[in-house]
Amino acid sequence: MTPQPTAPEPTGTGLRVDAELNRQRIVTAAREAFAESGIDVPMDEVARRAGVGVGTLYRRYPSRADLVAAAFEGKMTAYADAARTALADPDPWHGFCDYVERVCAMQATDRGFTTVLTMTFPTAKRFEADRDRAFADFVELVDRAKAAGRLRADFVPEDMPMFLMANAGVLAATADAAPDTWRRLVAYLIQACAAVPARTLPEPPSPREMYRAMLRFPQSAGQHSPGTPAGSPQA
Amino acid sequence: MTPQPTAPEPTGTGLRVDAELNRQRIVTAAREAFAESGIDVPMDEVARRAGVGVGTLYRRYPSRADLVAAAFEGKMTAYADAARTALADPDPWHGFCDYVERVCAMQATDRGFTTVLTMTFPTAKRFEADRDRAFADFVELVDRAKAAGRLRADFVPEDMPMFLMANAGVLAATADAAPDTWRRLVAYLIQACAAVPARTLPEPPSPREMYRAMLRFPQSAGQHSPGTPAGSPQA
DNA sequence: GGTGAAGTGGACGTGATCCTCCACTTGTTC
DNA sequence: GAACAAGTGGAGGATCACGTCCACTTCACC
Repeated sequence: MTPQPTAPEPTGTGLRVDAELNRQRIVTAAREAFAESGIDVPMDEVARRAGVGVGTLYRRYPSRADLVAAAFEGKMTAYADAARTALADPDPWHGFCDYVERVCAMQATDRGFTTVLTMTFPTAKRFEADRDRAFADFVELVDRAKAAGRLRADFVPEDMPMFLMANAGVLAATADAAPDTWRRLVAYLIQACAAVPARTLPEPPSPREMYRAMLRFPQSAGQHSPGTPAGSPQA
Repeated sequence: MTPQPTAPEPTGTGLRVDAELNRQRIVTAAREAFAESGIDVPMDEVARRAGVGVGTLYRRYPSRADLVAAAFEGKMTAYADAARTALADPDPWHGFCDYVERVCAMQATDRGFTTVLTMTFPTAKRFEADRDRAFADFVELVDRAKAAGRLRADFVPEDMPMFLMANAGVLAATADAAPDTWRRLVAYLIQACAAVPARTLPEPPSPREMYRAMLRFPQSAGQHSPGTPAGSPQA
């Protein structure tokens, strides 16, 4: 390999190679931390995971929003692609259902993305561009599904972010104790969108799981469990 | 000294009258603060509103859960009563729909209660007793609505807390920018519960409102002075 | 009024998180 | 390999919330 005297840019960022490596470490660490703990995870924690000092992190990403945008850029593109894919489905209704499920599933696998999908970041251009693209495609998907007579006529595209907010609420409460609950919510929602009823629901969470989902409040992680209320005997 | 010649007990709590007054001030302040800011509001803030010192607050309610239980005792009873009322409705399906809407509306008017309804507080006896009563009545309501052929057969009572979690998610995101959005979600959910389709949806939020709902993130992180809801850039 | 128990307030130690700042290290270039 | 710009880390000031502690105040009863 010949060190050419001009344009030493391995990745396009004008950074020194060691700095670029650190930047990548940071983004990777952020992705992991956000996925596990949500986008409110302490910046120090991200720095620690990345093996860099906080100073380095802050120089590269001055605000949390910057870091969030960088960490989820790829997922955001995948999100936009999902709408494009759904649009390619020959059956508009199937495409619609598939899309809603797929996006909600993306929320379910990443605590941070759950939140990101229900927020805008006006300063993150590319990020919001992907969101706009996804939305535009979704609008088209909605129109087609309506034209096919399968989607109720009074559905509006803004219902989708509302669904994502609802799903976020269920995920926030059940992710630990009954992690599949969201599937049932989504089935209900899709059901409600249909012009013609059908569809069976996924298995509901057990009463015990639901109890655990509702049993929050700090009190140091993983504690005792004395007498559980009626209906939820210890097995 | 336990034996006292007189029994000067104005309210049944064995407190000195001034102390009892302070206790009531605390509970009232907590109710207001929780309703506005959610149950995570700083304890100091509650004490400040009540016009007492934090020490006083902590002596009376050693943990946040204790204070929450005291603050929402009344609402919890109202919540349980709603189920009883619904059960009295001659039309089981109407009772069911009415109940779901009513409870979700209770969430919508109180940020704290929104959360409380999706949590258990095993140590707060009376509190959980009300919840159990509500649930038992709801189970009966469900059975009747199914028997009437109006509620889908695969609905399970645990779907109700799931709905509350979903509603909490929508409320958390939209309470400021599009405070009626939850009504539309609830209409969708009820729609999905029906064995026979019908019902029209409430007006959806406007695209602009939905944008504002998604526009969160601290950024202009100043202190939040009363009367200044986070301003959105795009006028 | 006097007395003691009950009650009070808020200063304070602790710990978490934010973000800045700058003395030091390292890569790059000549 | 020398010199300098680029990059680094983490100490530390600022802020915020928690929950305790105790010198002081107030009530209730005599």
